[in-house]
Amino acid sequence: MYQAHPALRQPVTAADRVLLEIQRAIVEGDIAPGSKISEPELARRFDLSRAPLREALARLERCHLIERIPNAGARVVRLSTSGLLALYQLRENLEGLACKLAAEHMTDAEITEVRQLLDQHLTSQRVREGESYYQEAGDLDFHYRVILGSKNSYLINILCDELYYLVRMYRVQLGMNGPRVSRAFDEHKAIINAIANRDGELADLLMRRHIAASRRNIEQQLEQMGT
Amino acid sequence: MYQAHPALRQPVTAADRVLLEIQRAIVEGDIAPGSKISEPELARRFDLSRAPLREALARLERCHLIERIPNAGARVVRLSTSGLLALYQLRENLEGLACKLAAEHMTDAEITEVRQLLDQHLTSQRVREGESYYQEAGDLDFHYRVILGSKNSYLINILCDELYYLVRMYRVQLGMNGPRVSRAFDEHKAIINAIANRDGELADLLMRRHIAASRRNIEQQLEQMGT
DNA sequence: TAGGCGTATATTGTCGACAATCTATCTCGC
DNA sequence: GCGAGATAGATTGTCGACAATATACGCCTA
Repeated sequence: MYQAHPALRQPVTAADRVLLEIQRAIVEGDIAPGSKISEPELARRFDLSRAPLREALARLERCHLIERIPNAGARVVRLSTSGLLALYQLRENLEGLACKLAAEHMTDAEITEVRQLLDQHLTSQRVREGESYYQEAGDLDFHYRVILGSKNSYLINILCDELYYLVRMYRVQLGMNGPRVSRAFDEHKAIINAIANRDGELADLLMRRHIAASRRNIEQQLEQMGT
Repeated sequence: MYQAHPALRQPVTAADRVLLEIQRAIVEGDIAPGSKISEPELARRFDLSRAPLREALARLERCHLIERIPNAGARVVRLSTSGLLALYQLRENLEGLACKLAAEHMTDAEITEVRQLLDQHLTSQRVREGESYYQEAGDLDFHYRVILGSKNSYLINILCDELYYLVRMYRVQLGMNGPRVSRAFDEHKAIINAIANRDGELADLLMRRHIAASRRNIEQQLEQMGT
């Protein structure tokens, strides 16, 4: 029987559910960056025992949303310029690779779906003009789809399970809105076109540039906030 | 205070220790690929409760040595050609990137250390001629050092914590010995030279080729075994 | 008054038992 | 005889309590 990829498997256990809740809370800033994680407190707050909670914390550490020190507890990760640089350095390479592989392995049907997704984005973007294009989450996200299209399970695991939420945290907490919104959309269009043309080299290049531009954008916002 | 990277942090908790033991057992084949993991059995075998054992299993899943299905248990990963291809596709990119970054960020002292390490390998290799060059593990490993030299914590985490053991499992269980041994050594030399010359682009290229060659080598062995 | 030390408190790590879920076997019906 | 359903067994997920460790406070000394 086919086993769905962990990233898109729906939660079945209590640990799964509380993981999703805490993940959302951290990504959206409900639990402040740098704040200490108290196991007893969270256990009370979500009304379960510490066993499934610790399971969830282990997975949160895996996706870099918290940092644990043995016998000393866990803290929510802090956002920093150096962290962002390191993260985006990786993304440029990995998502570039994902594009290259997607150009080889995505089916025509999957490509069509992504195009429909982009059209959908365009609509909702025009309707709510000021709203951030980046807010779309989960498998509505363009990047998400392309990554899955690479069909490389290790790559998918790293990007969708381990780095994805931290990327979203940077996006959300630094409020990704502004002039880049419409340009990012055009870049997405160009990337899926390259994939549709089975031009992996170009898709790779375009994605790297796209992410580099996105990085510079967030970087600016960080500098403005920092000073 | 300085916090050592998780990868080289020494085990302090019971879960840490049993993790290392099971990791070794799986990598070296003492626990057969594809075999079912029984929590009660392992708990008895290592003389501890299921709580720290499950913690260890969570981390084993993280480094792709076991696969878990909720409410249904865990199995040791199986080695396959497709899995190897996917894994090495990633490694080519990631370790290439690591080389590029290492050329930028490694200190002269660190480069000297790696060179001494290679000389050491040469000695022990010539002494025990038939023995596999690849058997060296942990921070004795050339790749390990270069990756740490990239100074990118996310990259280090992925390569040293999450993919490293699976790579070793392929190496060990397919018995990496043969004519490639001495050639791999020369390739390592060329890579550290490029890094010493601060030629990131060349180091990247050489590492990609090195891993591609290594992949083809293992691939051949897999085919021979499979047929 | 500042700094180091020892105790008190709180938190994390570990344990054994119970509940929920899945797997395998047996029985029954077609 | 073969397949579907029910039941028994085993395994995983969860719970509450205990032990080991780290943090915080107060005290003593220089």
